[in-house]
Amino acid sequence: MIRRFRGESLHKVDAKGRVSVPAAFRRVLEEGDPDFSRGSYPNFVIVYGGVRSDCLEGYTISSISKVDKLISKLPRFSKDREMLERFINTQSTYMQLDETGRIVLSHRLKEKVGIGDEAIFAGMGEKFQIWEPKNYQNELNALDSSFKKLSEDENPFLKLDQLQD
Amino acid sequence: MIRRFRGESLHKVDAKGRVSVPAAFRRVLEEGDPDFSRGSYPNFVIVYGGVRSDCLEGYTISSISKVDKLISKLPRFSKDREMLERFINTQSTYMQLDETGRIVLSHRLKEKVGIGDEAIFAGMGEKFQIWEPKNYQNELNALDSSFKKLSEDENPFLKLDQLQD
DNA sequence: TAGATTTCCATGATATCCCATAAGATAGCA
DNA sequence: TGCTATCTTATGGGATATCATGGAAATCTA
Repeated sequence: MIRRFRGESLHKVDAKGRVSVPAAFRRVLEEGDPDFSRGSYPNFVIVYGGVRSDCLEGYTISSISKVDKLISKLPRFSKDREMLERFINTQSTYMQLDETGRIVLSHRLKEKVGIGDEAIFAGMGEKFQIWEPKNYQNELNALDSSFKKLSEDENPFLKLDQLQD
Repeated sequence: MIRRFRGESLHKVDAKGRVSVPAAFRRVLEEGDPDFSRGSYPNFVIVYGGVRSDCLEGYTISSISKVDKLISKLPRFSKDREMLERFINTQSTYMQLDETGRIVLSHRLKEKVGIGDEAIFAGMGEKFQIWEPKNYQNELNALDSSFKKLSEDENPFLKLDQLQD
């Protein structure tokens, strides 16, 4: 089984910016880091730019490579490619879990998404997100209400079955 | 034969949140976990968000993977994909049966659907549901009365055979 | 050398593992 | 057909490991 990021949880951010990454996510990060071996600590990537400017997004090494590969397919020097490279390569950073399964969020990163002394981790399959709790709640509410407004044939759950190959 | 989740049963939830999963369901979970082998204990997924917010829904690994695969076909960063990931990945969690065929429902999960010291398991074919007993009874009653109100050509039993492909 | 960052240790809470038992269910057999 | 032995289930309790988190010491770095 290929493990995916699943679930959501709330964690304290201490004065130094340290946060525990949910234990379940660590397993996914380990599996997703080709250089990981027992006894070491997995590397991964946090993207803070681009589409989602209200949260941070964490990718395993192997899932960010997939994205990188897609970007490489765009014509060199194209506007699109430039933009994606800016958002996904420039505005991102490598991270490493420490011995106790924590990472440290720099002042800059916390500020970027409004994180204070708490953060919510949300699994999103191939990636996960880190949110300031209030913003996260707003996101959920917004999603909920926009879901309720959808007509039957816009419902993504129902569209799923039509994709069936 | 492909086993499906069938039947309903009531189980105690102890102080630690432990509940026995009905023995019949365990067989289905085992068959539905590609990594399962005799001597190990099957993994599966519980979804608590989205459409059904009044009960928990259990999926085998292989049936949730089907869903995951469909979601992965949607464009990364699209609104639809975001919504589905939020409801199906974020608001879900991996589970593993223990040696005695139990799982533990965290405080958060129990609270989400109002479960106290008893829970009802209900088979639903490809998935099963976990309910607080009173809520379950209400659900049954509501279903019953809305069924009675249907006209002949709305009756799903009669529509069934028309779908035949 | 002051402030920031990283490493190392400490602790309470939670989750997991291991063992135990009683009630059913099933099988075997006379 | 009735009786006993065996297995499976549902459930409980205690021991142990893991997790989330905080603080102190060591190391950078500007």
